[in-house]
Amino acid sequence: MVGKRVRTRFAPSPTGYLHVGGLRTALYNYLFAKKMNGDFIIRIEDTDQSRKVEGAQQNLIKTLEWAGLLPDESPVHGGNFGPYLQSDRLELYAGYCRQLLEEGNAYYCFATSEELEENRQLQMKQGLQPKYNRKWLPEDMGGSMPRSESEKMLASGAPYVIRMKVPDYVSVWFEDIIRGPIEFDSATIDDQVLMKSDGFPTYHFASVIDDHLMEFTHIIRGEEWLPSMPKHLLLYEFFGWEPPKFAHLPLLLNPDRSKLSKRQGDVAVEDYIQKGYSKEAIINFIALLGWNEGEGCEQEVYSMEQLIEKFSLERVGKAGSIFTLDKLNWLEKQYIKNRPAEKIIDTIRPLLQNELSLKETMLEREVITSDAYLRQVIELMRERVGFEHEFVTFSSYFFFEPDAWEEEAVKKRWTPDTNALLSEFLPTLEVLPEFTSEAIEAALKAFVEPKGLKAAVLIHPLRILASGVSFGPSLYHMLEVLGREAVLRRIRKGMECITVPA
RNA sequence: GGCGUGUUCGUCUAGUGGCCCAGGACAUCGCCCUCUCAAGGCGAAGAUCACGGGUUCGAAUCCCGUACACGCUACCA
Repeated sequence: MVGKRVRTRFAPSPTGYLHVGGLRTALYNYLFAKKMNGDFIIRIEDTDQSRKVEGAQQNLIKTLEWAGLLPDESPVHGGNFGPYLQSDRLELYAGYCRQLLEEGNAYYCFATSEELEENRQLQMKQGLQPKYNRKWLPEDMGGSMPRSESEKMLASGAPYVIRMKVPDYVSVWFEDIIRGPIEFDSATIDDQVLMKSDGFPTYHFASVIDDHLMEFTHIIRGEEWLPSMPKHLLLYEFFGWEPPKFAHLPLLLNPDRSKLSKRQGDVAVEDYIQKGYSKEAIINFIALLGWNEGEGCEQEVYSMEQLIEKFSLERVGKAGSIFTLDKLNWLEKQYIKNRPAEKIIDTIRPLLQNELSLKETMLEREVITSDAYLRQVIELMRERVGFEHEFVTFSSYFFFEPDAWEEEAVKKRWTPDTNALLSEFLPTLEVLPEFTSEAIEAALKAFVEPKGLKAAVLIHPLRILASGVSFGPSLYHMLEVLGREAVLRRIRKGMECITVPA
């Protein structure tokens, strides 16, 4: 194993969308491979035809790439170890299955599913472990079925599966990178089906063969696979192959500690993309869910490059972690705070264009969609939004006329004198030589001070009139960005409509 | 039922026999800053390290039990 190029894989089945748990598995595979200067491969496990979903494969790969997990080999990118779609490898599996059959490590089984189910029920009732009763295990392999019977059935064209013959009373042992040594007793292992009656291999069979043929050095997968390790290990032994190293990741959990599932929240990565989370935040967040640098390290924000540099399987935790959004939200803000304005503009502008196609605005379109204008909005708002799309929605007054005035705020900030003060101040704004934040601030203070009033008596009403809401960036900067025309228009309109509380 | 894995503040976690009557981050609360909202600064609260036994001068850390949780127990992956 020393000196071999590291190769890892993410091997989803195309049954739907990418699950956040799947993304984490893929991420850890990717990080480890890149850290070791190795390759990260995507293989599609489509051996269950009934669960196959149209378009799922493309979708999975698209989402992975969105997240920045670019595969070195995959069904769409190709590579030297293909095909990467298991349904294209059926002959391969058949060949290896024949070998097991010939060497006495596998046998035909003609039991019907009703028969098996009945058997299972019976065993459960008796408090036994449900296990195949080896009815079709041939006499020469230690069973009770004459070879001739089996051959007769085969010749008759009866449907069958092929099962592996698990040796009795051996113990199977391996060392998990994350969990250390784990031992199983073969007596508790079922004679696993290797080939289904439709001629497709089961996961267990196909993945072992492919993992070997594709020369993976490390199998990093979810903890749910731990119980099937002995079956896999036995297969490696049958073939005389050296098994790769294994790391079984802890599960991602619902708040009630059950395995993360739909129902208790969104689990598809796409759901989070749609909500507006960025790949940087999602990757960062998910990386930290079960892994940390350790040893008094207090870093929370990691770029993909840093993750690659720092990642190690040994530092992955053993216990499952609950998937809660608080920290993700915080991370998203961290990224927005530091993201270059140009990048934000790229994602915002289409959103704004779309809004503009749906709603009227009294502002000039060329102005409010310009880089210069958007950049100003971004700098004023970047510390106040939780998602990039909020630059457009949360502070929509930069693009559209406010359609209402926050009722509570009006009630709180308006006095019987407010409107009078506003109309007295209005001409000052009209004639300001420069409509800049500094000039507006100076003018407002100069207006208010001789009267013995505080700036707040005008600041708050002006904010509400200009934006419709009681919260937002510095008033002076906001007015400057909005521009004199819009500001005056909004003030006049508000004064007409807002009646003074008696 | 059987097999397997796990268990440190609400959450993510640090901790590998003395530095820990347990550290950080998120969330929460308070104060400061302040034109609001954020951001930022400071601070508070929050974990008898699941429980019970050992081992040891000394245990969150090692051992054994128990409990609980989760996973698997398909011709699904």
